[in-house]
Amino acid sequence: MTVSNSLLDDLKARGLVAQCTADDELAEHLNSGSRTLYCGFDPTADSLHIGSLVPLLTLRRFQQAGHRPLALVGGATGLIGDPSFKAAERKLNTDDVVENWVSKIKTQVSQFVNFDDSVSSAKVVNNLDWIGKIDMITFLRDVGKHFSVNAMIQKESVKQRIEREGSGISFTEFSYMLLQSYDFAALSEAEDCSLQIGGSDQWGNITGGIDLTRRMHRKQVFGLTLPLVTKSDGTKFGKTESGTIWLDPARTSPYGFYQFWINSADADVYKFLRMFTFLSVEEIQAIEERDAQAQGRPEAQGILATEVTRIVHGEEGLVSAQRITQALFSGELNSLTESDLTQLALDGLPSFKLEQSSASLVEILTQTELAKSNKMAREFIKNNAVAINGEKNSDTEASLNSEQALHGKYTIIKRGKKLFSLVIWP
RNA sequence: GGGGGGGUUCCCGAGUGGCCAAAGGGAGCAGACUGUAAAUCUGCCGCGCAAGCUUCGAUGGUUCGAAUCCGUCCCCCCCCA
Repeated sequence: MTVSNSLLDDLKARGLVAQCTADDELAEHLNSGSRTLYCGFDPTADSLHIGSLVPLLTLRRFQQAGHRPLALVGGATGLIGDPSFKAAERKLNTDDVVENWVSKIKTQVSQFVNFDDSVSSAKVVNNLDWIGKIDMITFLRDVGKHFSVNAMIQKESVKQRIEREGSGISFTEFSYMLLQSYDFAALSEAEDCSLQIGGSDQWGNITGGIDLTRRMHRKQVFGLTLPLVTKSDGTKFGKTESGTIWLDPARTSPYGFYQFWINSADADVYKFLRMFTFLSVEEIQAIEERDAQAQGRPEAQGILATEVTRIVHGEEGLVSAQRITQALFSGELNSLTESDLTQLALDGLPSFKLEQSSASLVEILTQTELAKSNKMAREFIKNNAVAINGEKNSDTEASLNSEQALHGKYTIIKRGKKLFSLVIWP
């Protein structure tokens, strides 16, 4: 792999640069050799979610350009909690919980970068390995001394916590910045790391690290932040009515993941293609132009869903997601074989095992959680919003049994335009 | 410590003794239209098939009847010190 001299330009063209330090010098730095960079991921759950995808993919972009990515999992910082732009103090997690999350997130993070023994081979590190060792007096003398509390309380990221009545910030969370700053300084020594990337909310922490590294080790290091992903309609990116979109297939199935992307708004989809896929900006431009010419449904959403699902869930995850999508949205439910249906359940189509061999439609809707009360269930049925194996049914008194089921075993219930549940009869 | 204003159904916000399951807006959901989009229009939006039941910070009263009145308690905001 050769060191690309157009990496920064590409990132900018993709809208992936929110802020960076010493623009020209950073470009020069990246152009003049293979560099080591890092991005931190704190374990706040047993999986990362879609919000961490941009930094993860950006690490990969750097690697593809010939640089060496370090994925830092915050075994230490995860025990403290980053206060940046958080409205309130959070509760501490116990160390065994965090330890468990660390190991899961290490695995997860590893999927996104390559470990190939080359100069740019990735590495996963845990800041507990160095922060855990340092004793308090050393920390206060060697690290703490370089920080001015006067400057720290000026940081935008903690300002509201300091100024607002009723919220406040504990010393613990206030110290977070010192730990993250120390990470950068430590990595600059141990791994010759010279660049930290992160979400734009990390700017304060990153510049803290840059200053500390200069003061402790007289080294110039760089920082770059990625923009917060926004949606044109102003709603929060990465959430749906059914909750957060996780990277772990046990939390969000590849099908659910694929569906998330395919539902992207036209106004966002080309931006998402630039941010979340490795298609070149020229290719994306071409897609946009083609869609603009064509009548009807744009192809961008399908491409986006395909690309991102493949990156996160691999070819197999993609195939299963597409298989379900194809089956459910083509309307050809009756043509599915028994093994197709079995596969759909395994592939992550929401399914529900019934105990009894017949049940009213209302009952089934509530049990499968397609309706949250009997009343709503009847409402949906009356509104003609429910289909059984692809056939609309508006009879609130309808009941189902295993004999009408596909292959005597499965019934696919659809509520609204895109919510499905697979009922499995005993 | 003193004075004032508040806590209403997912959110904002009306309601100050019966007509209140509670105006209006937003969000959400469904239908039509479409492209599993946007915009628009229509309907739903505490639970219950229904009779009815449970809600208006908590709790105890007054009353035939309370979100609305009284007592106590909890929480939030503002001003003065």
